[in-house]
Amino acid sequence: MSKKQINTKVLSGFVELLPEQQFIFDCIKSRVELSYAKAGYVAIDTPVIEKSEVLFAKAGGDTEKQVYRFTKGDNDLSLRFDLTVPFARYVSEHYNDLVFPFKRYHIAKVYRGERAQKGRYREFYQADIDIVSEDSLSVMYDVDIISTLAKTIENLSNLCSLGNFKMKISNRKIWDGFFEEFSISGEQKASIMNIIDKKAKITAEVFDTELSERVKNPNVEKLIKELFELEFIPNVGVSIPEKYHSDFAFINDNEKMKQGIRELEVVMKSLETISKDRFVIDLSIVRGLDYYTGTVFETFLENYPEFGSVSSGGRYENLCDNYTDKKICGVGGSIGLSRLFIPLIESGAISENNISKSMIDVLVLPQGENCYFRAFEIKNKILNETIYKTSIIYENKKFKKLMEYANKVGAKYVVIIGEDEVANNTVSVKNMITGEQQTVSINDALEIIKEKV
RNA sequence: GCGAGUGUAGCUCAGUUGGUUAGAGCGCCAGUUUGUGGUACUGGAUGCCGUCAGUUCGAAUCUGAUCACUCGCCCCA
Repeated sequence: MSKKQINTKVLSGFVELLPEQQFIFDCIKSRVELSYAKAGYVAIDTPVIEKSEVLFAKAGGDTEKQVYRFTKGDNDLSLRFDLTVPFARYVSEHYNDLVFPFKRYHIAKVYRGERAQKGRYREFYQADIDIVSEDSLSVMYDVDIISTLAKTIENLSNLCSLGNFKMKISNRKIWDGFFEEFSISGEQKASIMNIIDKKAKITAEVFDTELSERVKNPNVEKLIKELFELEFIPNVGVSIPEKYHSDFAFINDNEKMKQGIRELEVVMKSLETISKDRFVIDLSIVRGLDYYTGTVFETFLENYPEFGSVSSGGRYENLCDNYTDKKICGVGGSIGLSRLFIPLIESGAISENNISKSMIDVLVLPQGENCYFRAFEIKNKILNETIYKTSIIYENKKFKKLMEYANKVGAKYVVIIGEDEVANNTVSVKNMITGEQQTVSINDALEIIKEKV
């Protein structure tokens, strides 16, 4: 008789929220949107599906394994795995219609077919900002990106008590110049960068053994470790401890390293005017292997180190090369909305109280079918003449049930339309928080609602 | 791609060395005189014990396979 029912559980790595949780997430999302827009970024959207050749134009081998890829007819298609690559295509496509420097934000879902785990999803939201321009882009735009993200996270932090956070900043040119100096490139360079990127996560012993295995040159190995000890002082530049002076004599002749150090200086000097301790230099931040060419940064919450980086990005120079002859360079970053907030919302760390708005402000309750028509009119009047979220239910149930419903959806006011109210041309307004109730004319009811919601 | 763990009510889980009608809390439904919610009290429903096979007189419990989920690793533009 009863047929086998299909399992309704959501796919691994995908997320569904209940209405209360979704409401919180949406509040956070629009807060981010507002913050980006306020900083002068404009919204765009791009398709979730792109031609595979577009997405893979710049990608390395490992990237492809993570992408949801399929064919439809003769088309080789893929789901976007980030928002930056589609943005590069977008800029190339609409080059003539855009005004440069172009600052855009994009908050949307992206897809990665990797094994799901804590805080890592297969479908998740990224909240991106990028600035692109033709030919060149002042390093001050790197500052614009980092400071806008910092400001946005700060806003969220106040809203949800995320606590303090630090942004770790570095510049790829320093490492690129360093490796050029010692003719280290290709796979070996990637392998060394990989272990540098992991430095913060592993013990010093593991780092040392891994590093020497990959570098295979005691002198270079020594210099890499020493490089982490250099200090960068705004207005002064790199400060090399006395004992290392002879080791780093080559820096003065290495244009790329010098440039990276200079850029890092400018970035830090600017950010210092915002906060003395929020922004720190950390040369172990290198990020992806081929993508970034200058400033790179990652963000960590002090109260939630297990989340990993919740916001990151950097400078890229050649992202549009495969789509256009124009020389377009850019800098961008994103906040991992899903990684950051889904665990907090699901664990109840962020509740509706923090957000302090309710999903329904006014609920109209007609008692029985005879009252439906009148209630419909009243509901429309409230809807049209106030800014409040107003709803109505048509249920032939005991009044007690209607009240229970109102309670469950968190209505702040209930407007009762029963036989008496219809007969007397009145409504009964009940404040669900205080329990106070009065039977008045519709206009008085509107006044009561406006005063207190 | 690799490794480990877990699948029992809507949810979170308990379930003894294999033993007869399968348990709790929360939630849900109904009531505590039918036009009043949250709190309290009373009562009730709910399960192919993930699926398939095997061992056994007998399996939620043991074995195998399979699927799903979770957590790590790899990787993370």
